[in-house]
This record gives sequence, structure tokens and C-alpha cells, in this order.
Amino acid sequence: MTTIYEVAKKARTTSGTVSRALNNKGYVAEETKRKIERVAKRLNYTPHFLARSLRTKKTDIIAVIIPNIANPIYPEIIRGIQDKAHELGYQVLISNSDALPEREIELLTIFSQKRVDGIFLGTGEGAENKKIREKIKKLSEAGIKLVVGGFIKDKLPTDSLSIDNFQGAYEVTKHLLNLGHNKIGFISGPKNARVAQERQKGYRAALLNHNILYHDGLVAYGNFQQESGYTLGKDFLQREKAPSAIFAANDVMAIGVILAAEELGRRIPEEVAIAGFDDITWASIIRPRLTTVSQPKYEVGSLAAEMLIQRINEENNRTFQRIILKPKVVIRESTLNQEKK
Amino acid sequence: MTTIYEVAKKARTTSGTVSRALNNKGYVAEETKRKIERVAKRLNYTPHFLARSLRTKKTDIIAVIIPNIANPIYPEIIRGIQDKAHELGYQVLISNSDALPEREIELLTIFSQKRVDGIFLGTGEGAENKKIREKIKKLSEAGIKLVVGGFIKDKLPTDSLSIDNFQGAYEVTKHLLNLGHNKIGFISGPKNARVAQERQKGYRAALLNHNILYHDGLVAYGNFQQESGYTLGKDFLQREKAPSAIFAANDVMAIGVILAAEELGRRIPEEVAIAGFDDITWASIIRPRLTTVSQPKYEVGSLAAEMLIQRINEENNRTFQRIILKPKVVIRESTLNQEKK
DNA sequence: CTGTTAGCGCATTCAG
DNA sequence: CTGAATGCGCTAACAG
Repeated sequence: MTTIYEVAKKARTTSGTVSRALNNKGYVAEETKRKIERVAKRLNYTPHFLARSLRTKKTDIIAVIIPNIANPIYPEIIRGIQDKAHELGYQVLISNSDALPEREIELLTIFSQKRVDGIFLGTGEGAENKKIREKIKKLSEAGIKLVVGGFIKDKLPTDSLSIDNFQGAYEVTKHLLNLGHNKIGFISGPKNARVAQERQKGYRAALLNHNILYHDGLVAYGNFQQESGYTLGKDFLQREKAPSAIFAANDVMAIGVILAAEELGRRIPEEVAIAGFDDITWASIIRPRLTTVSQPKYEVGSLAAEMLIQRINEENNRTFQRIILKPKVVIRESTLNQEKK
Repeated sequence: MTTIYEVAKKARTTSGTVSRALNNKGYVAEETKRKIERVAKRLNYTPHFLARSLRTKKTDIIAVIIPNIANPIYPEIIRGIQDKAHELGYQVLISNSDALPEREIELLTIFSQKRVDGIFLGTGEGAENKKIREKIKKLSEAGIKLVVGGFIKDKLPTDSLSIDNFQGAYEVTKHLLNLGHNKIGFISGPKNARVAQERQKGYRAALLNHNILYHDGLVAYGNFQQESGYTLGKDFLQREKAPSAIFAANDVMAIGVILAAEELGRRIPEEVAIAGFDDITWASIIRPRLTTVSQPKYEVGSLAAEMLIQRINEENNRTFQRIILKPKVVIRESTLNQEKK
């Protein structure tokens, strides 16, 4: 590796001047600057990232912690983060927590050891977990730049963003109710997953609003995987008094329900209407196309990266942003069968 | 931030000893060691990653360059890479090249500036591009640890792995021929994409093997996106003498073809058989389920990470591995409609 | 077994 | 405008 000293030597000057010249900082005569640039190029000089970082205390790297990159809602979010980050000169480190609080904490610890400039925590159950809240507080106090995505409970000392899960669920449920369904099954996520809880609350509130009794027997708890949607959906459909509509807390499970309905020979939406949440790519490819709640994934990612990097670039701002994005219900054939052209 | 010096001071010793104690290196008395550990814990000491890296010349980070994380074949590969990397103590930096050679080169340059210990290049057209080949050679000579995935043309001075694209395509095509199709449309990828070229060769070889004339008119060039599969598939199907089978160079385009067929009211596979390549998750969810060529994505990622990290941990080994994995044809309803239970 | 010393490569003082 | 000196925090080599 060629160092700044070698460049300085060949250019008959010193490291300080080379540094200033190459970084366009401070004064340096046009002529010496040109000379230095020529020599640097000839020697194929490239600054040593680590050394520079050690000095400047900036790595130009942000870390992203998400439950699982293989979960179809994340790639697009990640792409949004990456594009914005690259645009602003940052690289992106990505790790999976599998939504395990211990793992999230472990990763937060690793990344806060001065290897990255900031961290985006796309939390699983996340902020709902006490240990994680404490960890976040601690990091924030230690000056670690952090943005939390997903569900945010308290006024944590971080910037955060999430979509309005309650509202989204409320609205799809209302859509189903308006179609005349009064027995709607809900397939939730893991009991401790805050996102699922919120969606469940939205579902419940909509029922209430329509004067329909909330009934525990119509709520099943899955794990956000297709298999669980399939199993629980099948169970719902095989009951003596099966619900006429099923709303799953995410699209992946909703697709499982569609497969179950198909297997049982139930027509969708005539015999059973099905709705999901997320609007993953495949929601509009599967047949029937899936009614769901759409969140602008790419934009969420992009916005998250922007918030984080902005936070990185300012000192001691103790007012935190809390952005809650409005979701949008997308009505498709799985609840309403009518061609619109 | 608390440094090693503060720990040393409180423990009434010096930085060297603290370093040895905390890293379990060299000799250090049990007692002093315990003391140091206690103090370190009390002060909440955590080593400064950059400083350590500058000294040891290791970052414990690997970089991954892929065309696009939002392309459904990548998340699983990435997950394989991440899991293996984490297991071995590495973090993973991920960037998208959008299969643009200039972008690949740019990213290779950035990452080789001592910010990562090694690079996995999951190339788009990649090794087929002269500039990239040169770049790879240069980096290899400079001692940068590199593993290239995807299609590999020459005996480049790097480890590499890819699946046998030719073989996979050959076999699905043979499958179609054996079903009696003798007019098989092929939807390729971009003309400069080596992967697509190889798959096309496999298609062609299978035809030849069955004494069927290869016909340019039966080959269309897409861009690996669903939309192009849809458009080109529709075009094939609306011809006066439409092919009775269509083989697309990847699943995403094949799904586009399925949608086109559906829209035109053609029954699959009775009126048109459809096959893809990759076996993405959705290939088995879409109806009809898609016949395709399966590659063990998670394992590919895991293996790639393993190769790279092994390479990182050895000095000056100038013999390079070239692994070519065997793909497997998965027959589903889109070509062969029969229930098997 | 432990303390001292040096230096990784750079950016930033501070004199001049 | 430029050179010299300093130190970011750590580990490794060496002397004791």
C-alpha cells in the first residue's frame, strides 16, 4: 500500500500538505496541489480508510438491523436505505436479528463499538421489549446515532418512524365489514410482536365501530410465515361456522390462507374473502390478487436513511422526530370480485 | 469513550497487560487478569474497533456486491452469506451494482481501500466484461481477497463459484422436448448477460440433441424483469404459429409469461407449457406451480462466505478454487399436469 | 509474567 | 502558504 508519506516524498513536500491538497482543505498553492495530485495518481495512491476514520472519527458506514432479509417486505426497504445512503456517501452493513430481542441487543452492542456512524434498528417486537428500550436509552445517552423503525411505544430518545398499523388494520377491517361480512377471522402474529398487536387493535376497533362483538375464538396467532397462515386459515375454514372473511396480519400469511382456501375448494371472495397487510410484490401476482394494506417500502427505507444520516451530521440535538406514515388500503379480487378497466 | 489506558490506570497496570488480558494472548497472571476484567466491566470498557483494526490490519467485515437485493433470488443467498459470516465473526456490507459494470468496478475500488477484509462479487454480466476482468486481476495481484459468483469465463486469479447454467437449461429443455414439444420459445436475458447466454446455449444444445432446428425467431431478449416476460410471452402466444412451450431464462420472467397466458385465456400446460429458472420461493406458490431449475441459494451464499473467509485466513495461496454446482430440474404443474400424492 | 515503546496512516494543530 | 509535531486507541515486540 502506498501511503501519504510516499506521496509527500515524491512530491517533495510533507504529509500535511498532501492531506490538505487531496482533501481540498486549508490553503495550498495551485502549483503544489497539481503536483501532488499528479504524484498521487502516478503512485496509485488511495487513502487508508481505517487510518482516516481513526483520526476523523467517522466511518461513513451505517448499520441496519432487521429481523430477516429473506422476509419479502425487507429487500425493498433495504434498497431504499442503500440508495439514499450511497447517495450521501455511506456504506450499509446489514444484519438479521430474527426478531430475537437478545440478538437485537447483541447487534446493537457490536455496532455501537465505534464501527459505524449510526444504526437503523428495524425492530421485531422491539421497542415493546423492556431490555431493548433500556439499551436504546443507554446508546442514545452515549451519543450513538440511532433511528428506530417499526412499532414505537414510548417517547424513546431516538428518531423513529413507522406506519400506522392500527389505522391500516382498522381500514381493511372496515372494508370487509362494509362488504357485509360480520364474521371475520383474524390471523395475528406472535403474541409479543407489537406490530401484530397494533393490527389486532385496529381490527378490534373496527368491529366495535360496527357494533360487532369481538370474539376471541376468531383470533388465531401465527408467526408471520406462510405455513402458519395456511394452517390457521385451514382451521378457520373447516369450522362448522366458518368466518366469511379472513384478515391476516401480513401478506405472507394471507397467501397461506389463499392456498388453504384453494385446497379446500372454497371460492374467493364468494365463499371467503381474504385480506393481508404489507402489499408485498406477490400480493398482486397471486390469483386472486390480494387485498391488502400498502406501505411505501422503498420510501420508508430512503426516509429512514435520510433521518439517520441527518442525525449523524448534527451534534446534540435532543429533540427527536417521530414519523408515522399513513398506510393505504389496496382493494383487489380477494375481497371484491369485479373487473375494473 | 473509555480507553484501554483508563482501564490500565484503574487496575494499576499498563495498556499492554490489559490488552493481553482482555484478548487472552500471551502471559498474564490469573489475579491481574481478574482484576483487569473487573475494572473493564466497571468502566464499561469496550475496545475501539477502528484502532484495533488499524493495528491488526483486519476489519472483520466482508463486502458483498450483487446486482439488486430486491431481485428475489438474492435475499436467500445473502442470508446464507450473512449466517456463515456471522458464525465466523464477520459483518457483511452489501451494495447493489444494478449489474452495471462501471458500478461494479466503482464498488470494488471503494471496498478495496482497506475497509473490508474480503469481497464477494456476485456479478451481473460480470466476468464477461473486459474491464471487470482486468479489475479483478489487479485486485488479486494487490492481495485483495476476492470470491466471484455467477458466471465465470476465464481462469481468473480468484476463487469462484457458480451453478452450471448450461446444464440446467439443457435439462429443462430436454424435459419439454420429452413431453413432445418441438416448438419451444426461449425468453433470454439481456444480450450481454453471460448467465442468459449460457442458459441459451443449454437450450440450443438440447434442441440439437433432439434433432430440432434452432430458430432465431423463437428466441426473444428480455431483461429478467417480470414485465418483459409478460410482454415477450404475450408476443409469442399471439403469433399465428405460437410455440407450445416457453422457457424463460429466469422465474420472474416465467411468471410474467404465466400472467400473459392467463390473460389470453390459454390453459397451462395444455395449450402452453411454461418453465423458468432459479426456483424462487414464488415459483411454487403461483398457480400453476412453475417448473424450473433449482439452485440451492442459501447454501450457495453460505459456501461463498466460507470460501472467502478461508481465503482471507491464508496467505499467498495462488491456487484458486472453481466450484460449479449442479442445478436440479423441478417439475411442476406448469409443464406437467398430474396430481401426485 | 509485566512495563515500555513504537507505530499502524492519517488529519490537524501550531509555528513559521 | 508549508513543515513539523502530535495523537486517534490499540497491539506487538522487546527488555526486563
